[in-house]
Parts: sequence; structure tokens; C-alpha cells
Amino acid sequence: MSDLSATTAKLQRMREVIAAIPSGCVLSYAEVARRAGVPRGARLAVRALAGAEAEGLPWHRVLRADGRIAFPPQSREWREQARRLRAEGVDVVDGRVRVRRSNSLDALVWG
DNA sequence: CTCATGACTAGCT
DNA sequence: TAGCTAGCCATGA
Repeated sequence: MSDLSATTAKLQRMREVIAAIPSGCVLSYAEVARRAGVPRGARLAVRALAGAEAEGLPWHRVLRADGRIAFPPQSREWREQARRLRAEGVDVVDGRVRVRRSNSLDALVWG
């Protein structure tokens, strides 16, 4: 346990948060970080997601705060993420998750 | 130590 | 609505 640095612990909690996202739902990087105890750790969440594919985590359920896929449009990863989301019943149009954001809420548990 | 980079955000124009 | 800027955390050169 003592092997875990503060940063490693944060990343680990983020991975747990990501792993806990239900199928058909998505979270923003900021929200993942927030749930892991790192209010401004959106960029840290990126690190947690960078190796998510190898970790077997549902990385495709993490999007940007505006509901868009974080990868460059038409890129291989971009297509893959959109494909997986649709497979889970999420409406994805032009790389953006169709969600009604009536008010700018912090709670971003879409689905 | 300083500078640059990244699957980011919120705020301002 | 769209574009730009500064702030954010951590890592590597």
C-alpha cells in the first residue's frame, strides 16, 4: 500500500470511477476527476484513460464536457468510440452525444 | 528549474 | 454560436 504515491492513488480511483460507469451512460473528464476526489483533474483523467484500453476499462464512456468525443474527428479512435457508444444505445451524431442540457449542470450522468 | 505537451474546462469576447 | 485565453495536474526533455 505504501507503494502508492498520491498521484497513483488518484489515477487508481479514477479508473474505479470509469469502471463503474453503467452501459449506455457517459461521463465527462471533469466529472470522472471530481468523483475521484480531484476537482480540477480533468487532465489527470486523460492519463487514467490513456492506458484504459489495456486495463479493460470502458474508456469510450468518457467524453468532453460539451458532450463531444475528445479524439480528432474521423480518426480511428474517434470512429471506434462512436461505434461503441451507439452499440450501447447512446445517440451519437457527428461525434457528439445527443443530450438535453437544459441547464449547465455539473451532474453529467447522461443516458 | 523552465518549457512544452496532452483523449480538458470555464470564462470572456 | 464560435473562437481565443488562461488555468488546471502531471510528466518528460
